Amino acid sequence: MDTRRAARKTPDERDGEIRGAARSIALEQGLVAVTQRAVAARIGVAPALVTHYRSSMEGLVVDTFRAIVAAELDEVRGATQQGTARERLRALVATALDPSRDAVTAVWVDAWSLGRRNAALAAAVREQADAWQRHAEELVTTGVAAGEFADVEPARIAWLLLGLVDGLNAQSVIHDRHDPRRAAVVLSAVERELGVASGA
Amino acid sequence: MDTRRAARKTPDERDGEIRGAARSIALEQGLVAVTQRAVAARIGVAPALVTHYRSSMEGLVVDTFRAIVAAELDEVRGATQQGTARERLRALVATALDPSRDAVTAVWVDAWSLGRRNAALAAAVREQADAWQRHAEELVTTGVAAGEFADVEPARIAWLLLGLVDGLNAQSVIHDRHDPRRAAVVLSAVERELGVASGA
DNA sequence: AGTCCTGTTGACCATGCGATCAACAAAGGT
DNA sequence: ACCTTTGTTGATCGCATGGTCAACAGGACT
Repeated sequence: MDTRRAARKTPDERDGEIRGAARSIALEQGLVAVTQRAVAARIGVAPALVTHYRSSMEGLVVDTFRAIVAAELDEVRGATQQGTARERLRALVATALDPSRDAVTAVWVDAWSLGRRNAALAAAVREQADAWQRHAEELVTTGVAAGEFADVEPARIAWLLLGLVDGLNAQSVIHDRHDPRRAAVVLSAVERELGVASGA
Repeated sequence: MDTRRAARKTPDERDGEIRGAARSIALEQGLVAVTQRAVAARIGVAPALVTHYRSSMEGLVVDTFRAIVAAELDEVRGATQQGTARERLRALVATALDPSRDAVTAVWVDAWSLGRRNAALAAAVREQADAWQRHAEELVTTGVAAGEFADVEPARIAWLLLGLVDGLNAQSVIHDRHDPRRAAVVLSAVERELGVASGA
């Protein structure tokens, strides 16, 4: 137990620390573990200070979810910005199903569960899910425009793709088994819908 | 507040009441709401009595999850026991995605989340997921044997099917939107994999 | 009617949560 | 060197969780 008084920092700095601590706690132990005391302990500060910066813990949880998930989507955007539409699709699936992303999946699952008791979180979940949906739709749309994919309804394919990714990821969090064939299953199904022959 | 003392009942009867209360609470407010006090209040009994019958609350939560989900699978089994393999497949998808099943989906989602902190629950989740997997596999296997489906790997298709159902259901719990096209998306993808022309 | 078994309860305890607020103290400006 | 600002804290509250245990009392049996 460190009884020393914490050094004074600027509000921006402290706020950043709090967000960072919340983020790493969420990734390590789930969104449920993002608690006033846990965050305070991690940055060596009195619990009351967390309340002082974030008037409501619910809000911090929402922000943390949003930060983690938005960062993930940004990563995916980065991984899918070049190549043919089909290559980009494969990159998206590979990134989304990457086992190193388990922590993020767990955050999604917690958010689905917590969202039923935290309206703001539920809204954030919808918002982020929609952002994913838009990204996937765009990818399909450009592929169709480029003639790489059959003339399908992009929204429909995005739905299929994300539903499948979410479902398989959720299962793998519990099963702790990451069969590499998962990606193949997703790709095969999606590519078939897109009228693309499934290859190696 | 009813201050009357609860009537004496036989252990079996009381145990049944407790299980039943836990079950309806889980369906109405989620697995997270299955708490000593909530269960006791619902059957008009002192909280201590719940502990007296179920030494650990974790155990009651696990049993409740298992009961709800197993009942669901039984229902699905009932709905898919006659007709051609393709009809049975369609019945499975229709039942699994039925909006009236939202409560059960919420229970699944809570279990995924809670399972990370409750090892016994995680085991039950795996066990029930495997039971679903087996059922879906059998359905595909018989379809393949009957020549209705292409010669595919049943496990793979079951994987696709259940992943998709889980993912779409989880999303609909948050979005509270039940687009009837969901079933069409699932069927289209699965039937394509099975080499069956997708029809009305 | 009395006895005894056992289902049931109230009174607790320890722990964890979010939140409040007066009081402290570290830095920077004068 | 003093003062003022403000980042920080301790103490505490209210509430909820699971769990324990001695004591109560309903009801069947004698």
